[in-house]
Amino acid sequence: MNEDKSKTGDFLKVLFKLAPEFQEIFIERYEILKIVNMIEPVGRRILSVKMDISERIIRKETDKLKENKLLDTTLKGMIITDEGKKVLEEIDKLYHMFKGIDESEKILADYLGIKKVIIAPLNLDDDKMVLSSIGECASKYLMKIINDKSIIGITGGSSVQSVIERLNVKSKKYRDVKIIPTRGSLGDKAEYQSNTLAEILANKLSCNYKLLSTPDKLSEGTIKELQNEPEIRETINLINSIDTLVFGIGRSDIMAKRRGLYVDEMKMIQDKGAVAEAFGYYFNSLGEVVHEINTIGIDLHKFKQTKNLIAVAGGIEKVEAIRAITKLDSKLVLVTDENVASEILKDFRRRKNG
Amino acid sequence: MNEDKSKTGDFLKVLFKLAPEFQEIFIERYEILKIVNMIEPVGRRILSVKMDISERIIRKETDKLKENKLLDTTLKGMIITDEGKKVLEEIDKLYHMFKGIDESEKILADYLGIKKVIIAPLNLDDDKMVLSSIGECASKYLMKIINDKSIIGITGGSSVQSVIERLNVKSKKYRDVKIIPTRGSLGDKAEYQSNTLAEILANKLSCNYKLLSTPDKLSEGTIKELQNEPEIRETINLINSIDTLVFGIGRSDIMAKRRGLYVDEMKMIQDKGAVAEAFGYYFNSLGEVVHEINTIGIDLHKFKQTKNLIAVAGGIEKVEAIRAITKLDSKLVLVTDENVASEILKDFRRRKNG
DNA sequence: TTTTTTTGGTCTGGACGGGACAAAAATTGC
DNA sequence: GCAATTTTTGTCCCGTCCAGACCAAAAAAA
Repeated sequence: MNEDKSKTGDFLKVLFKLAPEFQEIFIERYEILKIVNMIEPVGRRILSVKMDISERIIRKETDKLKENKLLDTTLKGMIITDEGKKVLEEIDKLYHMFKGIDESEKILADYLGIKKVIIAPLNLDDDKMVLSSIGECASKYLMKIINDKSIIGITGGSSVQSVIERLNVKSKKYRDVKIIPTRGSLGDKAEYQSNTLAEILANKLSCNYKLLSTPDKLSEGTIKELQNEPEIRETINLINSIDTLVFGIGRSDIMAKRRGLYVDEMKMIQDKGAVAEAFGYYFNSLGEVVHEINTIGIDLHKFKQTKNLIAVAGGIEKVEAIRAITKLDSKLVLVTDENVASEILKDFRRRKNG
Repeated sequence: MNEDKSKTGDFLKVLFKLAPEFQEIFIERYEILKIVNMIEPVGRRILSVKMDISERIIRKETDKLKENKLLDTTLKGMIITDEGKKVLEEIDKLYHMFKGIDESEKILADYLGIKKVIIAPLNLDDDKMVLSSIGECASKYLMKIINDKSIIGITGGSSVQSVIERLNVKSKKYRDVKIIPTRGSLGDKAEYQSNTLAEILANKLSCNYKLLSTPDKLSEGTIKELQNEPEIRETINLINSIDTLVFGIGRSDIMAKRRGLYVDEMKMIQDKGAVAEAFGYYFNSLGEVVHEINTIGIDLHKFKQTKNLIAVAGGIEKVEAIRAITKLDSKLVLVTDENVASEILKDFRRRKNG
């Protein structure tokens, strides 16, 4: 199986040795297909800015793809044809093989000491596209591991939002699944709040969900009071029965700002060496808790008991935070992008060679 | 194993769906590499006539191949680099997969009811190149099946000559092998006579060989007399101990002319429905003997008792003759070219679909 | 209604490919 | 052994094709 794939990857490399010019075009067209598939209908101009390629080239390539019936044009923009989707699926595999993504995933999982690493394809500067690709991969993995009795916890944030958005549910067997938001409201955008995401996800799965109608940040006294409320109790019980958790990873400095911490509190957290934030905790680069937000949600103890832990995070600026989080639990599954992956791989190779 | 290969073939097809323009260039460069590897050193002009492509295009492609260090230029012409050879080996596999040659071989072997079919790559109009490719494949197969005690019989003809010429012997373990020419002199060119070929082959293998110093065509009386000669007796004994036979296939009409038959004898043979000639026999399209040349050599009885039967023949004009010969024995291994193979495959599909 | 997209058209400068030719070296013929 | 011929690589120029820029019409969105 493994040998099979690496073999094909080698064949591609040989093919490109015979014709190196084709390599970039191959990747270019793959990216076009991939992006059109993600945000169709889309026009030349938007594609050109997303890929940072001149519009004329985009035109040339899309014309070729249209000739080959992989793309179609509508009044609203270009869309991918059914055949295009089939080809894209296959090319996805080729792209993985060519870039050696499967091997990188294994090396990284081993190096980071976690269960699995999933590297989402697409190596663009456009963060939205990259995040969307991460979301697609994470959602596919999520659908693979959940069953009809799963209790799924999700946090807020754009990464998790992307997972939910890209989720493609085919069967209707998830009626008994429960979705639990593990954070309250995240301050700013409503579309990224865990409550909103839980609702959307539950709709896609046609299943039940709980809302966690508490603010993101509370005083200790309030928490104790709230914990006695019957409805909140129920939610807390549910949180403790979560078997699958999908969560985002943030840089401590940015997350602290977003949560509206006081300046001195922020400084205190920074002084303690915080680099990462996830599900209400701040961690230093060793993965140790340096600060905890008083709120209703999943706690670290429960986290470590949870069967499936899916961390979703991309963007080169989050590398430090991501590495910190990978130290939390060996059951972790990390879904990230090519850029982050190659950055960590670089580090791996540096250490290996001295 | 099989699934593995067909998978890779499919991947290639998908790749070419994404970029059909590359398909012909891929094949073009493959053919250039292949031909340079066969007849290096070689210049642009000869390549251009062999491939029936304008010299300017050859130049463009070879320049690219030189850039990629797959070809090198010398004063005598272009040669293939070591890396080029490595790449060519891999591309050979790709070409096989892309054209589905392995599957075709199996279908044909099954359809023709013989042990194995080997289809030599290269689909050119240039007969010499095609024959050379056939020779390469046949010689590789030959080296695979013989051991240090093999007794190899060979006939004359350009096909067998090509096998001998392309043979690449690496080890020195063939000292005890014996090479036996199974025909006398074939009339015209000395370089194609089985005696000459036996000598060259024996030199390559650093082994013993026998010469068969009798004319190709004899009267019955002479044969009986010769058979009493001690030296000839020995040769005949050796012929009867052959375990591997490499032989060419001819069209009966052409072979008859070459052997210098009388006009009425020729007409007689034609009237009996002869379409093929091999090792001194003429066969009709059902594979039945219609005429036999009086000579010293392998007889049909011994032929059918021989373990390894390797028929080497290419060229679309020989299809009928080849098909006749395949009916002789189910142990037969046929080495032929893409053109012949696709012609027989066409017939197979016609019968299959009604 | 205005604005923003979309696709498709067109023109231009420049690169690149293709054909003919030239020079050099090796091979062949005498 | 020398000359003629063939084969080689390399040069030059012209035509074609392609990327870039701009524009136009039309439709969706605001």
